[in-house]
Amino acid sequence: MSQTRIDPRITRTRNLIMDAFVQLSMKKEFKDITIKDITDEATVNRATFYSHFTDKYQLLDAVLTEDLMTKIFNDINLHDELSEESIIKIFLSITTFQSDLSTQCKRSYDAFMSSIEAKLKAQLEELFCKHLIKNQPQEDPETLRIASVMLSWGIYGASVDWQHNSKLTAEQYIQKALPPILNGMKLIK
Amino acid sequence: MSQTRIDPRITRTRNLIMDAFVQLSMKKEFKDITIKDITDEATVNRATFYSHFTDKYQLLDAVLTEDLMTKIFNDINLHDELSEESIIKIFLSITTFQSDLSTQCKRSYDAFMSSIEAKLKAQLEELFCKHLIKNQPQEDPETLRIASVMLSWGIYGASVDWQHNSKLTAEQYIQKALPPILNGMKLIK
DNA sequence: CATCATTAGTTGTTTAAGCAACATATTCGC
DNA sequence: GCGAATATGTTGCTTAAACAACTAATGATG
Repeated sequence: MSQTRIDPRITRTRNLIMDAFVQLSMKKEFKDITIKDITDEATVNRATFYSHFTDKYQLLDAVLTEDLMTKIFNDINLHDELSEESIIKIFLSITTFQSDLSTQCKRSYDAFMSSIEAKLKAQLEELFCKHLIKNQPQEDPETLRIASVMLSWGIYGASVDWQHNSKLTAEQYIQKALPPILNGMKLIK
Repeated sequence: MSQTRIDPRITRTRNLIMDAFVQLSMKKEFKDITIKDITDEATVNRATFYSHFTDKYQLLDAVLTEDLMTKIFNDINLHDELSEESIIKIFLSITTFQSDLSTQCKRSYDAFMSSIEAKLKAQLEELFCKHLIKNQPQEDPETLRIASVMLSWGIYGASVDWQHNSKLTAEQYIQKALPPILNGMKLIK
């Protein structure tokens, strides 16, 4: 993975800062969290913060991609097959991720939902694309990429719809949503 | 407390090393734990270990005094009065400490029990002495110190006796042991 | 017993983090 | 609005930790 060995001090303080930020996010709103708050919580010098992140927005960015979103995809990347089961897993991961976010963090994070959405979809797209290319190497790559785009938007859209409009449980919802997804993937096959 | 501000890096890596050692103690015997095991677990460079401790014996020493024993005395030092209640608390703390040690650590720690015993008694003595001097400043200090020695040995001896010879619970045992202790302190008053 | 391997310490050099001081920039109370 | 306090970046210097390379010691294996 990482070709050039990373100094353990770097990952350590980076994690300290990110963990401190996650902790503070549970207590305060994003706008009320200062750099000093973060570095105090992390027991790291304030100047050191700036050798890792330019500002707290970039930190939020890193936390979202590295810390929270990897939790979603860690389970899934292991499975080589994009089975019905893994689709279900992905959907449930997204919904729990979203509810985690709303309980763990304070209000002001609504402002970042669009950024989070974009990141999530990008990750989903990459995941789908990787699997499609692996299973259908003869197919035109651009075709597969476009299919991945639609699948990622579709499944994410479903999670948003579930959150806002549905009375079903997430498990029930995904059962109803499965056919179009699987058919969509079949079309490509 | 600490007059000269301590570099946070020092306490951080020191804690990393000590925590790693405690973790390993639950899995391995002391004799089987290498410096490399410790530093790997702590994600600290092996050379760094030696700028904190000369060897693993000194580390064990530090862990026992700073890490484990402070847990015992933290609750108690808050109370200014050496009441019946706090005596009971001390006794129960000692017994739970001893059983924690035997469950958390592997066999080979028997070899260090004498050292642990000495440390515990020294701490107890200091605790008693501090309280006696505070409450009876007119009394000869050496008299109070000797009383502290006897109290610490007595109460520790009781815990050893409880462990080996008694069928009572620790709570029942200390109830029976209380009169001599309290009388001993009264003699001084 | 010799050999190979692992561990224990040590040392010199490089790098990341701590620290203090500084110049903006925001925010807050009046 | 204005001044004081607080937050934000930045910089030069110091120190702790990482790293690599080495010797010595302990230990296992044939």
